[in-house]
Amino acid sequence: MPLKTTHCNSCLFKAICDRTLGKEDFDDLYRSTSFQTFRKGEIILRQHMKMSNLVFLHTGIVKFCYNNFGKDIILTLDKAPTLLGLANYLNNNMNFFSIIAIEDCEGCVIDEDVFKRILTNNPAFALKALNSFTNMFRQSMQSFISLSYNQVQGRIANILLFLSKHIYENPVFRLPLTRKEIAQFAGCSTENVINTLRKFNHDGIIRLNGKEVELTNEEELLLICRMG
Amino acid sequence: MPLKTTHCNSCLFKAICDRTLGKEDFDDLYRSTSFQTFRKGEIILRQHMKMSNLVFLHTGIVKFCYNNFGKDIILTLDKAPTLLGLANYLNNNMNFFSIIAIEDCEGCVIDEDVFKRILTNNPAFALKALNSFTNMFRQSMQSFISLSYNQVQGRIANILLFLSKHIYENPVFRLPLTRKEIAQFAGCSTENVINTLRKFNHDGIIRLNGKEVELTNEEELLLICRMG
DNA sequence: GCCAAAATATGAAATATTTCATCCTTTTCG
DNA sequence: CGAAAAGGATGAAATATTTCATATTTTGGC
Repeated sequence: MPLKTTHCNSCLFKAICDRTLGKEDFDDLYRSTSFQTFRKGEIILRQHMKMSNLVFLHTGIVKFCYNNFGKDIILTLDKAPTLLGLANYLNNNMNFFSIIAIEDCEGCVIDEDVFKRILTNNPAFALKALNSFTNMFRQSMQSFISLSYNQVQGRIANILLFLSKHIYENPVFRLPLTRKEIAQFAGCSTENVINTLRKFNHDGIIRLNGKEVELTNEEELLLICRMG
Repeated sequence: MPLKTTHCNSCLFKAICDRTLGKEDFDDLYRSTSFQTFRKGEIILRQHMKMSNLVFLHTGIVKFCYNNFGKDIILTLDKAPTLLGLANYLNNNMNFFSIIAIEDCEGCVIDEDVFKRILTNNPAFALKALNSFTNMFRQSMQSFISLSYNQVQGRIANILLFLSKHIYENPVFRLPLTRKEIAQFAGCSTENVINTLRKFNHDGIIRLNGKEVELTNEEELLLICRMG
């Protein structure tokens, strides 16, 4: 499997492991992983499935989705490099949300038993892994707070800033979500997203062309986040 | 400190520790704890404060509050027995929300350094502690989903069912929150809470008298949760 | 028991949001 | 390539929600 070997030399997950895991533990982990690619739209971990894997994502962006009676909600987004599946793992191995690729992704699938063995024997590694979980939790809380606090334009401003700051680290980017997905993220109707984005564009707060966005007035966006 | 000694013999936290901690570790923890009472409304852990304690709550109910520019949001509620402060602890010791007593509470305050030492040296204990964190996370997710999904009456139905199932384990209970606090939990105006509760009462779904509530038609409440 | 403050209640007007019907544009796929 | 599907856009009507003004009731402290 040449891809895996090539990647492993420069793998961030390996770097983390190197600092906290002994050679024996890492070799154990290494033998149990398999390099995989996921197409845009593919489900990496499926809600309500008993799972036996974690995935260390090397490249790409994913969405955390919760499905309730046929309707989808986006909890948050995450990008590589990141460890996927820890929250589900801690929830008695039952996935409470799905993780879905929103662009083509590459990652290493890690066997759950091996992961558990290392986690149990290696507190330093466990704390490291937990940090990743805490970050996801904090980010989800931010969305939660925005939902409970703001009206729709505040939530959409929040999402734009989130994409700019946390995902692309650039005021100019291409929206990785459709208007419908933004609506699932903001907890509102698709039409409301379309109108609000066009309003922002009209007011000169953003420059919008299809999926291409530029945040031209971040202060104003921040203000909208705070005020409503 | 006679209270502490009395309690310690029957303490659930001790029971958990006994199964996962050696005597030496537990004695360490024991010496560092102090038994405290918290009045209704008292802040047990304060948002944005650097914290150096966790609290094992013996009796009482608390709210998890996030304050944003003077406005409060309730993330979830929890009741004794439970370990408070783990999420904050994992967030680089910075409290990202406050934990406030909504009725008189008793708990043991645990020194953070001692806790950390044990957590690091004892993976089985760490996993146990994590479970508590995961439950809090899952509950917060439920609120999040309800917010993003439902309209106000769905969210209030959700809160009523949450109180009945998870806090009181009884269809009859006394509301521990004011209408204003329910509004902070449901992400809506106080008036909307009042009107919605009265509507539920009028429709015979609940029986309401001041703060006394009886859920007389849980199926209908569940339906409202699902449908919006 | 009394007072002040907080909580609860009520309705009307203003605002926000969804729903629905319709149309245009882009993407996907045989 | 061309048809079908998906995404995006638009405006009007229906609905949900907040805001505000005001009144009543309950609670906590003295």
